[in-house]
Amino acid sequence: MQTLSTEDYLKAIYHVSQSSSGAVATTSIAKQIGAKPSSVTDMFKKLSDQNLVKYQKYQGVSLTNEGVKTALRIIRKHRLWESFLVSHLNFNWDEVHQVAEQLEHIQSEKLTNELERFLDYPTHDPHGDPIPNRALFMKTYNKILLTELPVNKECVCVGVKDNSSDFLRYLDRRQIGIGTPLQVLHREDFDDSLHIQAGKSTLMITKKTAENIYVKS
Amino acid sequence: MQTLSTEDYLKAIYHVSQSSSGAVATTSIAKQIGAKPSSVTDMFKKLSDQNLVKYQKYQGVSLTNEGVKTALRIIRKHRLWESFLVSHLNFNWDEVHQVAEQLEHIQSEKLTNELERFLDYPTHDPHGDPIPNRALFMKTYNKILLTELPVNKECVCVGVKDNSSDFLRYLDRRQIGIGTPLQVLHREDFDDSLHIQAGKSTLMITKKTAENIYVKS
DNA sequence: AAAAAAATTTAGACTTGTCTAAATTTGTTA
DNA sequence: TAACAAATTTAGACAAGTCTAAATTTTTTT
Ligand SMILES: [Mn+2]
Ligand SMILES: [Mn+2]
Ligand SMILES: [Mn+2]
Ligand SMILES: [Mn+2]
Repeated sequence: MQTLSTEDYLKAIYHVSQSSSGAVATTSIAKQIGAKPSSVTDMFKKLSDQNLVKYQKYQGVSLTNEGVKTALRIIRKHRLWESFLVSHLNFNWDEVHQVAEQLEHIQSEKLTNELERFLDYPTHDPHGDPIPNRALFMKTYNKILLTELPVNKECVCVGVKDNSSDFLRYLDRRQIGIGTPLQVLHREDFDDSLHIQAGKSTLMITKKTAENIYVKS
Repeated sequence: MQTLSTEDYLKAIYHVSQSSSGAVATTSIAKQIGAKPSSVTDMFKKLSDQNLVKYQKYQGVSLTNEGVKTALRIIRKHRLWESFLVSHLNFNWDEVHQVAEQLEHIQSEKLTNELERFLDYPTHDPHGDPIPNRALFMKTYNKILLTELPVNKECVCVGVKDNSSDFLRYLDRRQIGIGTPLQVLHREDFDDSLHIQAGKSTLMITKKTAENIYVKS
């Protein structure tokens, strides 16, 4: 049985390990969690004692099988709750993270599984991230960044890389969301900006925006 | 902003103060919380420093106005979540307490108020206890214990005093729940047992059972 | 390969919440 | 009312999680 804090660390280690190869460094977790590196070292030792991570001094950590499972159980709850907040409690997709960060720690298998049933077994959360099912298996599809999409190819927005409120509200204003049909009309060589068709309107977005939008064709 | 622990103490103090007059004693809270009296003394001091209780050494505590408000906010969340678990997530009324004990600490006014809206502004939880509204006002009706009901008077079960799983499941087996019409057919002088009409069936219950059932006529 | 920089760990401290054991106060009984 | 019992508080300890400052190791740069 984990504490709130160890759960957040395991989740952070999982996320960092997904977006980079090799062992997870102390400072990367310190940044993610918002703690000092010395605190992270302490926690690495505790997690190592519980066999949730493999830890070698000065060499970072990697999750054990049990560590991965524990992380995925938290992520499953986080994403189910996010889905619930958006689908039934009138939350916007930029408001859910802070609350889900708390709800993900509620301990009750029955609660999690009944919530999943109530939501009709969603496969993705409001940000397009896959929700692990009861067996902790995630359905992932081939998504690419909008920057990698060939000109004129039709596609659909299926996710975002940056989950910040700022970015999500910016997309709201541009009327881009999960499911919005997108098409690159023209790529400007000078500054890599894109002219795109988004739903029924055409607009211009910067490279920085495009590399935070996942699409599927 | 309170911690999980201080919130549980405030709630416990509120409940004990409701069911007895005068200041709340250290041991009564120790029993309720499941902690040692010395721990309770420590917490009384902390709560006193925050002006949530009035505390005099050896004389127990009483909640300040701010303390009452904080307690009611937790109770509001606890009962709303209990209602949600029963009405939408297939929980039985004897299973909700342990989970609500966790959910009551989630901090998000929007979440609480949207949950209340989603549930269509319920006034009572699955155990018949009143749910404080947004202004922390509770609608209470005149309820009496089944032991106090005159013979042959028709009434309806509106609540339970004992919230233990054992008692609630016992009531399930007897097909007595919130809303069940009840009537005392005969009071046995010898052992104070009652012959009652419960819905369509007649059955016998002990005094102990009767004094844990609230009814309204 | 040595020096400098960056990353990481250790040492020691603090907070919150808890405990046991001992001391103190209050209440009750003879 | 003096002795005893019960309730309460104090003193001192511990675990979890965090921090700062100093020491150590690794990595990068000259
Ligand atoms: Mn969290
Ligand atoms: Mn998400
Ligand atoms: Mn609680
Ligand atoms: Mn209840």
